[in-house]
Amino acid sequence: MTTSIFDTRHYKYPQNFLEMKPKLTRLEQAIKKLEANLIDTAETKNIKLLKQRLDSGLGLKVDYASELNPDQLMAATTIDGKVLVIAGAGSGKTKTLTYRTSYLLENGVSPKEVLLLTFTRKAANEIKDRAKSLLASSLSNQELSDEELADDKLPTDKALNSITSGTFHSFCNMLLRQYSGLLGINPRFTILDTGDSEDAIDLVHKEKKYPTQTKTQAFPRKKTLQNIISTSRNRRVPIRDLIESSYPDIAVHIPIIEQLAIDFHEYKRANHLYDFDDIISQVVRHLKTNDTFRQRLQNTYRYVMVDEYQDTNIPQKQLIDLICEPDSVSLMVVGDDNQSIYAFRGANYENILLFGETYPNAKLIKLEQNYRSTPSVLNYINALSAQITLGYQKQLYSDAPIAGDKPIFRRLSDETKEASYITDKIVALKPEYDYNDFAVLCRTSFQSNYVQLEFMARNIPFIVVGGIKFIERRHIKDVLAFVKVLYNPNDTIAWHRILTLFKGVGAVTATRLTQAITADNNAFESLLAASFAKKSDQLKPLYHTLTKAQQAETVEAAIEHILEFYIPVLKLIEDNWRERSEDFRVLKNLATEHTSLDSFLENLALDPPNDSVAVMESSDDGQSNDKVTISTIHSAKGLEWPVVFVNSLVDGITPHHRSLDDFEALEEERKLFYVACSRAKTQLYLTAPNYFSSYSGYFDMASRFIAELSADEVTVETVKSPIKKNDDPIWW
DNA sequence: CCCTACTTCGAATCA
DNA sequence: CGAAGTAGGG
Repeated sequence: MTTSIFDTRHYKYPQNFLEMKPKLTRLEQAIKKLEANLIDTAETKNIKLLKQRLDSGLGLKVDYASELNPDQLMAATTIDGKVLVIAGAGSGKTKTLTYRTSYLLENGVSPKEVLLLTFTRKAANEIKDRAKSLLASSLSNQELSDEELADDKLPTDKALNSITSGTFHSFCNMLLRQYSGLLGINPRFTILDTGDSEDAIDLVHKEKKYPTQTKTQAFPRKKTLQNIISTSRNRRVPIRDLIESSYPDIAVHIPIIEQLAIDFHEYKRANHLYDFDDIISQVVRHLKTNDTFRQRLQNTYRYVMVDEYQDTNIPQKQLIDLICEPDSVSLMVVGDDNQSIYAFRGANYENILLFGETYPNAKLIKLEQNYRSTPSVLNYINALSAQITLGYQKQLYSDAPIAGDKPIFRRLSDETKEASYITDKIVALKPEYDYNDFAVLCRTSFQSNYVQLEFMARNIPFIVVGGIKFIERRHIKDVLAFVKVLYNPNDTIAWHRILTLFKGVGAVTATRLTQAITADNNAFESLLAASFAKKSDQLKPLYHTLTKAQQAETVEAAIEHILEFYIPVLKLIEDNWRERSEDFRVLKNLATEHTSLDSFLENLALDPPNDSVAVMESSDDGQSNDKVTISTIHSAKGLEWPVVFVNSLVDGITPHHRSLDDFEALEEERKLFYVACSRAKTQLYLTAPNYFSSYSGYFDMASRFIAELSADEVTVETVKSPIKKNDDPIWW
């Protein structure tokens, strides 16, 4: 029994643990049940099983046995039934999925039967690309010429391209369009991003003129409304319950919000608009009610793989379950319950824990060999992992011969000192490393400010991950609105956006115009109608622009026409229109990659350029690419660096003060810290200022996540006592 | 419909 | 405390 570094009795732990008990018991039972079905590759019968599989696959091109460790091999070669793979941090998860994909194909599975679902398109492409090169390189003994390789003529290339792989959203989007006939829907719909949804909610709210609400409590903002409606759907919690538990102060408005949610939904259906939630939920609805559709999918996708399963929400789980319902459909979900950090956007960590309950015959495989971190770092993150209350048993291990340095915890007098400590370390280590090898991970983006300042002052090149996305910039959204009405003249949200650009046109006129257009069979001509003659100076040019853009040969040309019209408008509304216009170059560049409006719009919605504006610009100007990464912990998931700094380890920031009195929220914070630390390959520095103060309060205790561990795992370089002296009896 | 005074609300982010 | 967004009068 090791003692913790600091006295943890000084921390107030959530009091709602007892209420949680029934839920936790159920989860524990499901975990236990699945643990009983663990395929332990150390057992003799499983060694035999693996050997058998390999012997029967002697003709295979890829040498699976020598490329994979036994657990990875077991995961890659288990092709039937329902399987959960717990893939610890740095355990070669992507590699395993890659090899499994190739193993399936080599075993005669038709690529059309394979469905691979991920959360980002990047992940989907990576697995596909790596499987391609894997199969291609193993074919090299067949003496293929470079040309043949380049021409995509390889049979394996073709095969892999007919695998269905992508994000949940892109898969469902494809289904809605491809099966539109069977489902009785219009395939020509537009996708609303979160901002568009907010606008739409606002619009519906204004149009419906609900009975006047009490003046005592203001009606919530559109952003809050969107959040409530979306959360209600993704967590399948009725609006009433959600508001009563999470937004108690707006409880008076519950009936109106409930009505608004319904009206918003009808509005979207009437105008062929789908928000991100609809794309998945509508497919789930059809799967539940349309037997032909469900059977069609069940017969098509016989081998389903899901990546990052711990991040799935309820509709996503339902989608998977509906497709994989027959025993004959093979399902392998891969994930790490220690890394479920997205509850705030609807992810349901219970999905991965209840897998054994959902599928009573499911098998469990664990990848515990770590290829990323030194034994010392591993030792630390294993200790963190042990603090997580609920989850599958796991112990990461490494073959690395050298233990490496223990993580270091250091407290500094304030945030400036904290930033300069980090900078000093980077300067000291730089001779051995590139800047690319360093990352500073922060709980909130605000926590990176001092670090950025210090880096600037000392000429350390860096990039900040996160921030405003290219696609979210106002002028980009404006231009896209024009493109959207070209594609779907029913896109009332886009119309509204365009029309309110004009002086003297507000919500009212815009709505009237939009109605006139949709009523007139979506003809742009209605812009010229006599009833709007007063605005004709503005509307005529708009009409001509849209008509010209519609006839344009390419997407890029259409955008050119739009810009001709839009840039003068932009000049009137934004002072910095010149800088902003720079972004249009980027937009046009993106457009050249697409031949049709729908593929252009679809791609921007489902696969937006992920970089912040700063990144997109700096990648253009030929600057060196060797930079320190400053990122939020959330954005760092899945990545790794040799040297990682985690800052602001003050109780109230990490864990965040808003999670301190909720058991589940605090557990998620713990997992977040686990994600941060498990990014490190060789050096891990943990830092905290002595205090942090803002509107939200004054915090001066070291993070409980540091305090809970023993000095066996971490070197404490603390200057000041980490804990404020507290002589109160502990039971007070 | 626009502008200003005032209230409100604070984290993280993918599609 | 400060930014962002709302309400309400002009």
